[in-house]
Amino acid sequence: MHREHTGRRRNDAARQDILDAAAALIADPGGQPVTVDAIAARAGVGKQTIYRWWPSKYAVMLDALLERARVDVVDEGDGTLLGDLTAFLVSSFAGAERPGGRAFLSTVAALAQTDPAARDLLQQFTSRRREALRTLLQRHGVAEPDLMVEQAYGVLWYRLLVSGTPLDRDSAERLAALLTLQADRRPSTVDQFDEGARN
Amino acid sequence: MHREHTGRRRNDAARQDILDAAAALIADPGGQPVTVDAIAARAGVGKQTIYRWWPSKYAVMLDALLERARVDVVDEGDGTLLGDLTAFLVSSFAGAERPGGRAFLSTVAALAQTDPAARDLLQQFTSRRREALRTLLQRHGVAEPDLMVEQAYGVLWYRLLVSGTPLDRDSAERLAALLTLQADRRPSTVDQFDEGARN
Amino acid sequence: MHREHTGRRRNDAARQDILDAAAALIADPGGQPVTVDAIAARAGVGKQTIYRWWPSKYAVMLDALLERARVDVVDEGDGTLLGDLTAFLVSSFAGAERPGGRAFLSTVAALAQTDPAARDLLQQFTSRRREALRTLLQRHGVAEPDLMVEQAYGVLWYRLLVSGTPLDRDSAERLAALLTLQADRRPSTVDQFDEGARN
Amino acid sequence: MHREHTGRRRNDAARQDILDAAAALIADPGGQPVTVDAIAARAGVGKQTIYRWWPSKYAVMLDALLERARVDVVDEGDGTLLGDLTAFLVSSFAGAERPGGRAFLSTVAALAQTDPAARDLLQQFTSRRREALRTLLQRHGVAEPDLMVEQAYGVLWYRLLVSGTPLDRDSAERLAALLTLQADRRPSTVDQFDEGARN
DNA sequence: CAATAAGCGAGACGGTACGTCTAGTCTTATA
DNA sequence: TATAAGACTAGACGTACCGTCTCGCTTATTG
Repeated sequence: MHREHTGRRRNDAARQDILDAAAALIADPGGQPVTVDAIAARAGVGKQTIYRWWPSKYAVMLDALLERARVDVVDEGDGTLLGDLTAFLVSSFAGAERPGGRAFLSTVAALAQTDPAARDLLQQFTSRRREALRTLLQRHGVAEPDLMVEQAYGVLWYRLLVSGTPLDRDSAERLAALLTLQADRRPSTVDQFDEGARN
Repeated sequence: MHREHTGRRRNDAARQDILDAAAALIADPGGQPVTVDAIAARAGVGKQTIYRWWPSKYAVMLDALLERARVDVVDEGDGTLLGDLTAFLVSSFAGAERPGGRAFLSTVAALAQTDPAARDLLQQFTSRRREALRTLLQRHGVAEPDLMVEQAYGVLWYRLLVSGTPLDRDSAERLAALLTLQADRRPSTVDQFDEGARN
Repeated sequence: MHREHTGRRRNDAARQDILDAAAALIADPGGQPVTVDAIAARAGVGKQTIYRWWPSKYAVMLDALLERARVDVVDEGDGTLLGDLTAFLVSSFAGAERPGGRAFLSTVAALAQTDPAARDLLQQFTSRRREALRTLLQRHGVAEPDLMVEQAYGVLWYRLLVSGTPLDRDSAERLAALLTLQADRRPSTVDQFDEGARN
Repeated sequence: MHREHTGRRRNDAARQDILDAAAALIADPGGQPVTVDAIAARAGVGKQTIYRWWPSKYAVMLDALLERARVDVVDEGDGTLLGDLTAFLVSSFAGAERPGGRAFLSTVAALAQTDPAARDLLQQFTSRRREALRTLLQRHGVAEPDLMVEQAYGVLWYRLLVSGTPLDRDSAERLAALLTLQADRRPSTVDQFDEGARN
């Protein structure tokens, strides 16, 4: 591996190599724990170059994870709530199930439980998709968009972190259908009737 | 701290002291990472006494966490789906928000991402409440009880692990209401057709 | 290599192995600088065991050097000043030229220029022989024993540290002869004349 | 600090600043080890400017030390061996005791134990004075000039590197007297008488 | 007078060693 | 004979320093 020196300017190729190495080791640690020395060695970089730019091993790992999350998924439905929601959830579930995806997301979530910086970064990179979903729901006049977002992503993270159940397409579709049921009731006359019945 | 020697029999007081020490350090690590030496010192115990009974640090931590989770919550509603679900979720949310609760649950979840034993134990102690909710839902003839369980616990864990939002009573009630909406649709003709198809 | 554990007591076998390893690496570094990791590896010891008992790499090296210096040389002459002095210097020179000796002595002297602890230890282990020589000289009624000691050891260290000249037996004998000349003159009239001239 | 650029010619002011900085840091390291970065910073110079002109840190330090040693001491006695020798040793001792002198000499000697280049340079700058002394002794017909040179410089370096004793004027005078005693005996009839007595 | 060449301050870089910390194992001494 | 005490091996962590490299600037020399 050869990399051009950039003199007194930060070497972005080295930065990228470090993040790539970290990502590769997180995705497939090969039995070994992810080590700074291992990252440095795989990136062909001195350890100090890592510590010059990141405050700790976890910061590097998070950055690597973030980098990976930047791949944006565009998902368009058919304009109905059910169609849009289904498209969104299917693509979200699929995104988490890409190769290495579970390892990445569960690692970052585990880090976030301990490291405040990790917590911030986790928030930051979840918020983008969360906002997208919220906007989608609001476009359709859903009454409790926030709680519905939490249910949707709740299922996703629950499977990732707690139950380990696969995030398959069928689940996404069924979840979309259920959430649509919640939403459909609100603006219609039926909903008002229902609410009346509930009180 | 003084503890009676029990000779050649396993000293259960020591066992309890160890779990208490671990629990205390997990609940409030005071900036320091939770260390075996710290647990041993706080429990007034030799390290070997810990390793005699638990295979690893994580096992001790998990045991301490489990101990805490054993406090069972009984929650009875008014017999309607909405009432029972609300009672269940309110008590679940409240349980997670007991002092030290967030720290416990997020710690055990973080451990589970790495340690297979932790994963098993996490499953084991989540499954009890999960089953309770499932039974509740089935008693009310809900169509997709599994997915609804995941939605409910998804919101709980999502707030614990990802967003950090508080698990307040109001959220529990609103969530119960939304989930009830999903379920209420079931007796429609489409639903019945659907159910028929499934059976 | 196998070494018995000694439980909660310091393992003296490990101590010895560490010192031996350090000594071996100092005597023949094989091109590589003497490293704590290398010492630990060669001794079959964790690094922490070194740092538990010595404050720094140099402390270990010095201790290893001291250990080596403890080999006492007994040197008896024929009872005349020349004979005793010759025996003493020949054995001292020979001692410094034992295998690894130059490396040992020059290393410790180099360390002493920087490290206060090294300075103390160097003093300590030179003082024994220095005192022996001083006693020898006083037994023969030499007038300036201290300055003669410094000349004798001066030549030894000068060759070790500055010129690199070998400390051969012939030089020791000639040096003894010269120093004897200094001493012999003392009671003579010429000396008294000389002293008078100096004042 | 401002220094004129000299364009594509070597900047001798920078050279001098580097040597001065090195000398100052050697003379008073202030607890810190002497570092290339520290030298560069104190000299207001980029590190590359140091490495462009010297092959290693030790080369810079030695150059700084040499620079300082270039101050030549002229020492003339009264033409007798005792007088000339006294003058020479007194001035040599005084030279070593100039401010910063001990730090300089002990540093260079320590370096010489490790670095071959340092060894060469140490030889080189000691040889000048050593030769001067040798010439002086030969002029007076001394029999073992080489060994006497070593005795004289041996005492000097021994005090510098090993014992730390001050190199005061009185010691120099007494050493000169002792060495004169050695020398006086050789060419005279008294010496022959003595030698006969010794055998 | 433009083009080129080299020295320079700055500081990032690869590499190596340091000294610290923790996990988990082992033995002694205590009660 | 189970326990506390704590030394032990192993190995990762984050820091320090060396010597190399390039950038962007400045000045002297060349065409």
